Amino acid sequence: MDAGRRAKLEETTRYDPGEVEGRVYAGWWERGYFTPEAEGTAAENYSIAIPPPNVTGSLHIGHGLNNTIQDTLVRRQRMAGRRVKWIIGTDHAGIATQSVVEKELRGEGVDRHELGREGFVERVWEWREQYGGRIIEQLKRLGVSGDFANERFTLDEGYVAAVYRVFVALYEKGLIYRDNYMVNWDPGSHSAISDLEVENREVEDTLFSIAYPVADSDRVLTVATVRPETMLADTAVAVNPGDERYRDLVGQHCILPLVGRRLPIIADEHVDVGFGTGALKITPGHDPNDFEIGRKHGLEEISVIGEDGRMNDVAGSDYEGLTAAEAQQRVVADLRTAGALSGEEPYVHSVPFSHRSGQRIEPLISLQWFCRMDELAKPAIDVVRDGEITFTPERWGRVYRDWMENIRPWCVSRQLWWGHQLPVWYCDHCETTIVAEREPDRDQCESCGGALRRDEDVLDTWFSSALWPFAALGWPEDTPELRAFYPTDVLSTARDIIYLWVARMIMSGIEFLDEIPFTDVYIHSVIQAPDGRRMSKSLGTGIDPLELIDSHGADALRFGLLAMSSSQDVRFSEAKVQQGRDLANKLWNASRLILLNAGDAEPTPSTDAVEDRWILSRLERTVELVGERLDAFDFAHAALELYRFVYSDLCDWYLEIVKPRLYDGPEHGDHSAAANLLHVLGRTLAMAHPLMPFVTEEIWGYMPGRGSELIVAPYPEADEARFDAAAEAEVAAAIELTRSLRRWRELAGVAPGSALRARTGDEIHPLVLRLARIELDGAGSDAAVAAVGAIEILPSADLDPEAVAARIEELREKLRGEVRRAEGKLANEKFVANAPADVVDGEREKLERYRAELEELG
RNA sequence: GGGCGCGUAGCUCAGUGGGAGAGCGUCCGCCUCACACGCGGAAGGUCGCUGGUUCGAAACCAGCCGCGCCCACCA
Repeated sequence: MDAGRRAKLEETTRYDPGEVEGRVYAGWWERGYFTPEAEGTAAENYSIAIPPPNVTGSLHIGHGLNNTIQDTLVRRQRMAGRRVKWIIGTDHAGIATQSVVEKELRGEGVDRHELGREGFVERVWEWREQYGGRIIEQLKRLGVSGDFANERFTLDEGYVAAVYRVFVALYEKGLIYRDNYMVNWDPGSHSAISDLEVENREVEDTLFSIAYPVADSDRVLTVATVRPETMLADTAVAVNPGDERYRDLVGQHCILPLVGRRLPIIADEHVDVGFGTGALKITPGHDPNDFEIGRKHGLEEISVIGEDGRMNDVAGSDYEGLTAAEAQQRVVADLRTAGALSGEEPYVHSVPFSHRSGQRIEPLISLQWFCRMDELAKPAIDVVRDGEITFTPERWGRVYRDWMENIRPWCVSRQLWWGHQLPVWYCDHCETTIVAEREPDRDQCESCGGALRRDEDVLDTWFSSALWPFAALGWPEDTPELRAFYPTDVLSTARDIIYLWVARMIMSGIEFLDEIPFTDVYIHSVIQAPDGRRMSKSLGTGIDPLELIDSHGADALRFGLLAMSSSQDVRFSEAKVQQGRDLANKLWNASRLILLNAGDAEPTPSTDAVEDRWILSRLERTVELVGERLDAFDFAHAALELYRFVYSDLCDWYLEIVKPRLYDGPEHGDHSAAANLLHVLGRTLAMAHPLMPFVTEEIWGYMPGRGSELIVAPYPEADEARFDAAAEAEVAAAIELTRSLRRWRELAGVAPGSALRARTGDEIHPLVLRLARIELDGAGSDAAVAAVGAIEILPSADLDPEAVAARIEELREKLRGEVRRAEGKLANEKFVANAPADVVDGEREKLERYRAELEELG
C-alpha cells in the first residue's frame, strides 16, 4: 500500500458510498466484466433475462428489490467462474408509451391524428431516444452488472422479426385467428384489452327492474339490470329451465319496451332462480355472459354502443349520439313514462375496469385477433408438474397450474399505433387475408389484382414480451448468444405478472425452441408502504430508491431490500436499509483496523491459537450457510447471517480478542494474527460481494495479494476441513463466561473502568480476563463475595455490597426456577418414557448443572 | 362463490414439535488508541381466540375472529 492510499485509509473513518460507487462501477464497466464471451453451452454458462422495464418507467422499490436479487445471483455465479450473461433491455410498453407521448402532444395542442400514424410513431421513437434510457441509467446506480453493451428493445429490428415469425407460425398452425367476439373494450386507451388487463372493483350502482310484457298475454316478465341502456340491444329473456313459474312461457315471446321488438323467452341453466324474479334479460352485444348464452342459443347479436362509447344508430334516433351514461338516464326516464320501470334500488357489485386507463370496461363485440391457448398450455403445465421448472415459493406453481388449466383465448390485437403492427394484409376486393413475415412485394393482390391494405392494429405488448428470453438473444437467427445462453437459469419477478408474462414465456419457449426458457421462477415479495398500503406514486406512498441510494448508499439499499424480503409481502422498513449502511461502515472500519496494522503480512490462515481456529470455523460455517440460503433464494437469511458474522463473530469477539496480538505481535516476529485477519477479511469480502458489491470491491482494492478485482475473484466455497467443533465450544464457553461477568459487574454496580479482583482454580482464557476486566489476585485468603462460573469474585472497594447481595439472590432465584422446571419434566413418567433419549439425557444434565451452580452460590 | 397468505416484544419481521429470537426503538453506562453509522448492559411477549392431537404445541389438526391478495359470468 503506498503512502497516499494509506493516508486515505487512515483518515476515512466513515465509509463514503457517494465517493466510491461511481468510480468503482466505471472500473467494472471499462474492463468489460458485464459482457461475457458467447461461447460454451447454456448448461455450463449462467444467464438471466431481466424483466424488461417499460421505457416509460422509472426505478421504483420493486425494481430495486428484483434487480438486487438478480444481481446477487449473477455476481455469485460470475465469481464462481461461469460465463454469465444478464440480458438487459426495455419493453416498448404499447399503451403506456403511447399515452405518454399523446399527453406530451396534447400539451402542444396537437392530436396524434393530425400527425398521422407515421408521424406519430416517429415522434414516439424520438421520445424514446431522449427519455427511454432513464431507467437503464438508474439500474446502473444500483450496481446492476448486466450486459448493457448488448441492450435490447422489444421493437428492435431483429426483435420485430421474431415477433412476426411467431405470429405467422401460430396463424399457420391455426392457433391465431380473427373473430367477431366479445372483448373488453377500454374507452380510455380506445382499444380492446385482454382479460388479464381487467381488474374488478366493487361499485355501487342502481339495480333497475323493468317489466317486459309477454306477447299475447297479460303477464309480464320483470327483469333486473344495472345497465338499462343496454336493453335497446336485448334479443331474448332467459329463465331457468327448472323454474316452475315460467315453464309455460319458454318458447313464447315478450315485447321489449321502448323498442317493441319481439324477444324469445328461452331457458338456460345460467339463470339463477333465486336472483330477483328469476328472469334475465339477454344482451349478447354488451354483456359477456349474455354473449355466451346468445351464441349457445343462436341469438341475434345487436350492438347499440360503439367503440367511441356513444350510442350508435341502431339504438334509435332518440338515443344516437348520447354517451352510455346519458343514454341510461334517458332510457330510465322513458321507461318511467311508459310505466315499465317497476323498481330501483342501490346495488353493490363488482365491475370491470381497465388496468391501463382506469376506465370502466365497455364489453363490446368486436372484430379482433385471438390466440387459442389450450394447446400451448398443455406442455407448459407438464414441465411445472414434472419439476423441470420450479417455482419458489412453491405455492405459485399451483397458482400457475390452476390458471393454465382453465386458460382462455387471448385477444392479441390492440387499436394503437405504437407497437408491432400486425403482419396482416387484406384484399378488400376478393376478401383474401395474407399473413406473412414480410410485407408482400407488390401492393396488389396476387389473385385479383386488388389493392392490399395492411391491418391497422398492433399486437398486445405481452405478445412480444413472451419471446424475451430467446428473442433478446437474437432468435430466430441462430446466434452464438442463443446457443450459449438459452435456456436461461432463473427468472425473478413479482407475482402480478405470472400469467401475463411468465406463463407465456414458458409456452412460447417450449413451442418455438422446444426448450423451457428457465429452470427456476423466483417470485419475490411485494414491498408495501410502511403503513401497509400499496406503494404508489398516486397514493403518495412511493419511496424512491434513488433517494435511498443518495442518502445511504447502494449497498445499504441492496442489503436492506434483501434483508426485508421474504416469502410473503412485507412493509418497507428504512431501518433495514440503515442496517445495511451500518454493515458497510462496519466492514470498512474493521478493514481499516486490519489493513493498517497488517504490516507485511500476507493473507494466511493461522491455527496457532484457539481463537484463530474458532474464527476460521465460524467463517466457513457462515460461508456454507450463506451459500445454502442463496441457493434456496432465501436472501433475507443470507443477508442477516452475513451481518451477524461480521458484527458478532468477527468484530465484537475476534477482533477484540486478537488486538493485543495484532498490535504487539510484530515486535516479537509474530504476524499470525494479521495474516489470519487478512485471510478472514478476504473471504468475508468475497462472500459479501454479491450482496454489497461496492464497499467490498473498494476494500478489496487495499488487500495485499489480491489476484484480480473482486467482481471476478473466486467465490468462497465452505472449507469443511476448517470446521472445528472443539474450538467453537471452547471459545463459546469463554464468551459466555465473559458475558456473565460483564452482566454481573453491571448489576453489582462496578465502574466500567475498574478491574475486578478475582481468583480461580480453573484455567481461564485470557480473553475473558481482559474483556471482562478481571484481575486474578493469586490465592488470597479473602472470602469470595460471589462466584461467576469458575471465577470467585473477591471483595474490593468498588463493590456495592447490597447490589452484590441482590444480584446473587437474583441468580439463585433464576437457578431455582430452572431446577424446578427440569425436575418437573423428569418427574413426568410419560416424558421419560416417550421422549427421545437424548432429550431426556439433556434434561438430566441441565438439572445437575443447575443444582451444582446453586450449590456454589450457597 | 372458490383459492392463497398473514396475525409472535412498542415497530418491522425471523422462528414450523423439546428451555420465546433479530434489527430498530426504549432505558442505563461508556467519546475504551477500527467504527458514536460505535461499545457494554438491561427492560419488554397470556406467540389472535377456542377446542383437539401429543409425554411435550408459537409450531400439527379443526372451528372461530381480524387483515391482505388472487381467481370467478348471479343480472
